[in-house]
Amino acid sequence: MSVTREKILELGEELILTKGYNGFSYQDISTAMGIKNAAVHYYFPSKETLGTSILKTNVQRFEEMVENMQNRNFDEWHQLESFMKIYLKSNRENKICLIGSLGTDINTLNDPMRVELQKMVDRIVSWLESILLSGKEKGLFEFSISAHDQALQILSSLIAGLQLARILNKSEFKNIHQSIWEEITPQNKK
Amino acid sequence: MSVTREKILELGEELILTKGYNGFSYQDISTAMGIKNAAVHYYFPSKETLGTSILKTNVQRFEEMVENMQNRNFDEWHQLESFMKIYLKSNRENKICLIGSLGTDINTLNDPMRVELQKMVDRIVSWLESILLSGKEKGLFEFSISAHDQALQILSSLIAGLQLARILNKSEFKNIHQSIWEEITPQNKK
DNA sequence: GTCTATATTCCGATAGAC
DNA sequence: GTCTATCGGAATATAGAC
Repeated sequence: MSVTREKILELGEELILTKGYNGFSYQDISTAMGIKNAAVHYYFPSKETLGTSILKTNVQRFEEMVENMQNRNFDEWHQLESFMKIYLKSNRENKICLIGSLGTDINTLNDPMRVELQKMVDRIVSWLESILLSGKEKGLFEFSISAHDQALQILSSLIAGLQLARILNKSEFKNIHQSIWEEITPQNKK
Repeated sequence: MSVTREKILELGEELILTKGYNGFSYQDISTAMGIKNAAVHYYFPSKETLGTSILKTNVQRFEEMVENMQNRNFDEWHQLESFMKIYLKSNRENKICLIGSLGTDINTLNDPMRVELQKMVDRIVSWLESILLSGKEKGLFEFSISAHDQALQILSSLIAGLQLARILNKSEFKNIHQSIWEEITPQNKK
């Protein structure tokens, strides 16, 4: 796969996370790369094909991470920690996440992008749910609501945590991150 | 104040919550009102003056709600409930909230809008914090983290809850709403 | 296959009509 | 004071050069 294409995907993702899907243009990408905006159209005919590709790349990256963690026999606690580290990194870079960013613009996206976004969120929620459930059975986590609801709760905190931190103060995110652990860490381990 | 101006403010807010700040144009507003887009510029010279006015209107609405609840001697539980009802209504209307929507676009906003957004979030967080603190002292709420962190936690759940519900399924929001109460309701009241 | 010159549409905004 | 005709520029996208 061409290096130009890779670079466009990378820049496009970064722009979605910093300026929002409707807040950036092909010009932003082409200027950063020293080419004309139409060159971007060669690789991604429409903005929506670019958006869809970015989403698919992210789902793939997520699946690779999950597979990798299973191969290394990460326990549920470390799997959750690894997932949260993605958000800690985004916070350091003053970015929000794809879900929060594209969630705002969802009514302006075409069907393929919307479907891909739904698939991504679905996949993450069900993975979180399964991690929480088996982790709870092992005594690694403790919570009283359903694993599904707890998954939604954690994901919400992470998504909006990044948004709030960017509005208020970058450092607020570590409080949110901390609170998530407080919430699901068993009493005897506190 | 002119009724046209009021209507523009109303439509503008609705568009921010449904299509995002960078996802709507003055054309969207003027078409819905049966006027030319330039007529909107008469009331709000730039899109940013409109955005700033929408934010200020919202802060004012919030202050009025708080004042009203204090006048009626709402206890902390009912105050929090009233606040959450705003989000339940937004969910029914398939909208997200101003914080989540403008949080995505923050890097594309001008200073006045950014400042106003910060002020709004600041105000809501500190109000939530104070409600949680005094409610806890009365035994209406129970939580182990700081009131500030608990406020961030609740606000995050509400903000991203709306976003997730719109992506996945409208009805998921009631689970998130329920989980928030589960988290802070005293044991003896469950 | 890769990219540029160019077209088209739409956006935010101004000058001026009523 | 209220709104319309119109502009300059930016956005997405196509046709065609290398």
